[in-house]
Amino acid sequence: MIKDGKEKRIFDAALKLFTENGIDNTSTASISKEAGIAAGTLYVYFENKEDLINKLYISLKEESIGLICPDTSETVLNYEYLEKLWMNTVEWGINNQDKFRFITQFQSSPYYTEDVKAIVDSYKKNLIGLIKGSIKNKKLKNLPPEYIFELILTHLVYTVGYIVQTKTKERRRFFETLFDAIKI
Amino acid sequence: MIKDGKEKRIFDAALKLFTENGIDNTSTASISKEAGIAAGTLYVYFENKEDLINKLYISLKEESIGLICPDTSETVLNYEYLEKLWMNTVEWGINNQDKFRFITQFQSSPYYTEDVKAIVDSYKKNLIGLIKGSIKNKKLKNLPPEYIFELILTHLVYTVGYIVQTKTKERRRFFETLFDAIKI
Amino acid sequence: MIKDGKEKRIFDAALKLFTENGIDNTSTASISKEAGIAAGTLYVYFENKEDLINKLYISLKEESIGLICPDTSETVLNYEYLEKLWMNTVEWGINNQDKFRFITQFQSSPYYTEDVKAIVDSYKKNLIGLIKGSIKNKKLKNLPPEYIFELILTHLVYTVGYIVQTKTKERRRFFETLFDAIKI
Amino acid sequence: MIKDGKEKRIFDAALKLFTENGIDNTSTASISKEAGIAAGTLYVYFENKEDLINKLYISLKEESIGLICPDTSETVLNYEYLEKLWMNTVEWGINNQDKFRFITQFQSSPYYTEDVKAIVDSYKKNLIGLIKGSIKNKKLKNLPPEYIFELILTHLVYTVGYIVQTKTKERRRFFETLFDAIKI
DNA sequence: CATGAATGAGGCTTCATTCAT
DNA sequence: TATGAATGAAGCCTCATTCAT
Repeated sequence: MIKDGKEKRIFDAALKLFTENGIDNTSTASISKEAGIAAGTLYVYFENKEDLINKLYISLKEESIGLICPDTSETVLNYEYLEKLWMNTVEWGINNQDKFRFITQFQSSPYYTEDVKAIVDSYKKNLIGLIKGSIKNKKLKNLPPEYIFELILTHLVYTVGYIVQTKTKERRRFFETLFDAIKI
Repeated sequence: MIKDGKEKRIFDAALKLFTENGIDNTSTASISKEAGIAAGTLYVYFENKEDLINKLYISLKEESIGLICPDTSETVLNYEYLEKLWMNTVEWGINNQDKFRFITQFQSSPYYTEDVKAIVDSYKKNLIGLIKGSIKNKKLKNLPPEYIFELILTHLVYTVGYIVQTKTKERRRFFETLFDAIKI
Repeated sequence: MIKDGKEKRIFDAALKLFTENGIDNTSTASISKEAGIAAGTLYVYFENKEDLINKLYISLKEESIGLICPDTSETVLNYEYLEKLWMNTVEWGINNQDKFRFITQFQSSPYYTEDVKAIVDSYKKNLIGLIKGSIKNKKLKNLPPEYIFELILTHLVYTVGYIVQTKTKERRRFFETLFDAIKI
Repeated sequence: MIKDGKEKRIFDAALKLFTENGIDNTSTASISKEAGIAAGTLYVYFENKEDLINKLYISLKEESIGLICPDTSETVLNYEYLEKLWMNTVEWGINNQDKFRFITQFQSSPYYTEDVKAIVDSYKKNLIGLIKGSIKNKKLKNLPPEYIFELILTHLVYTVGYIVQTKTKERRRFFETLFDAIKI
């Protein structure tokens, strides 16, 4: 879905201000101003503020989850493959801190409704499938696949936050805490 | 710090409404109403809305972190001891979901300032000390103690969320994912 | 229902501006200003603009319809009695033109919903009862009582408008057109 | 004045939406949409919203008043002739309820300015002339001709409303209330 | 301490109108 | 003629906070 110039500018402005000041402390007027458009123009592209928030979340979630939940021909989540996915996502997270922070903020806000969850749920399928395969093959612990899935995501988010904060170069040993947690 | 009746009722009302509707979608008027007091009375007990939010967070963080970061004479975080702390905290979280959810919401909001972090940081000392000891004793991986500390907390929050959502009776095997992640 | 000073001032201001500029061309801000209160104070007394509009209409309708639909021990609507009611109402209308005009405006606006009609309908009972009695007694034409009722009201509104516009002193002969229309 | 296709579609759309939602709750954008044209195209045919409203009113008033105020060689308004005009107008009103309702709405709105009144006044001449003649001939009461004229119109509007609402088949006896009101 | 009416700044959104295409 | 994205003024309403009682 290629964004027209103005829609993208609104997304960029919203993301910047949401992470700086919080979603609810960001006025639509300030978003418009930051995007360099008139107040009313925002409503040409989005139904209302909530629509903008939701669409921004969905678009970022799409972007981020595409890295950790790829279309793949692999059937098993071994150390090397998961590490590759994980590293890609961590690097992306480090280079897109505000996107990461917005996702976190959104998910613990009242905007995170069942409707939005349902839309985003579909993105998970690939990785969940891999996890199921790996459990069958005795590569991963026999835990609910959704538990493992969310554990991976949570661990990712947390680790990115830690790396950003401490500016550490460490990667592999952080990944190992994840893999040790779930491997058999 | 024993709370007088009215201050407690304000806390309870705020917690309920904050988790239901989000902090910024909760008016001080609605908190007062839920607490059964007049609008102005809230300002007898708290300087302003932010003061209420902060004090609520600190009080809940105190309560929750006391479970996982106890005063103790132990020096090492072995399987049994960490499991005990973890289980206590998980049970508390399950029985105090809204407190857990508010803490999460607060920590990804703009109210989570350096000032608040500094106050809460002091609570961590006990557990950080134990972690350091365990690393020296080769019981835990040689990772930054703060990384391990936050990993424990994050894993806890996430696991409580999962248990609440799925109503599963499982506990030990979730704990094992944590211990396997950090043990040598 | 005795009005507190501020509620009355809001009613007065709204009535004045509604008849001057139309309901939808009157901002709540201008009403507040005219009433000498702050913008937000209006919402202490009324839920929203529509609530104010409806309550104003109902209160005026109560006032006006009380004149033409009195509590009475009469059982028949003869010339003298109807003339007395009619004259009272006409004089009131002449002295309260804006109230009359607002009622007309309201009734041909989208604010005139079934809910509002239902509330106001109850006021009609007395006069409808008299009309029914008069039809039985062969004093009035055998038409649907509601038709006669609305004919009386419509004729009143129209006549008041005419008198106000032309400043004529004529009364009785206008009344006779009404009575001739409905008498046997 | 034969309307080009698009102007007519705008009139139809406006009439529909004005009667459904009220003039001021109808946006020009919604009119354009309903008419199947672009937002800007409306301004090719009308100077602005008020111009559209006024022209719509004038065109409908022309249409309706033509029925009750015909070009005629008659000189007196006797029972049969007035009944014929009245019946025609009532049937038209029943078949064009929204036109009737719009006219009413317009006339109690701030759009009903002296300018518009002046334009429409000219249409009245024929009927006013007939009324004057009938007064001279002692067929109608010696009242101001304008009073009788407006009484006829008001009675018409009201009766059409009543018929539409109650779906009654009655006609003649309603007409008689009008004729009895004004005849000598 | 407690009250709750009053405030007014500020937020979200609508919409008549324009203009470059 | 016809288009429809863009504008920005203006409207409705909320709400944290104050203060006289």
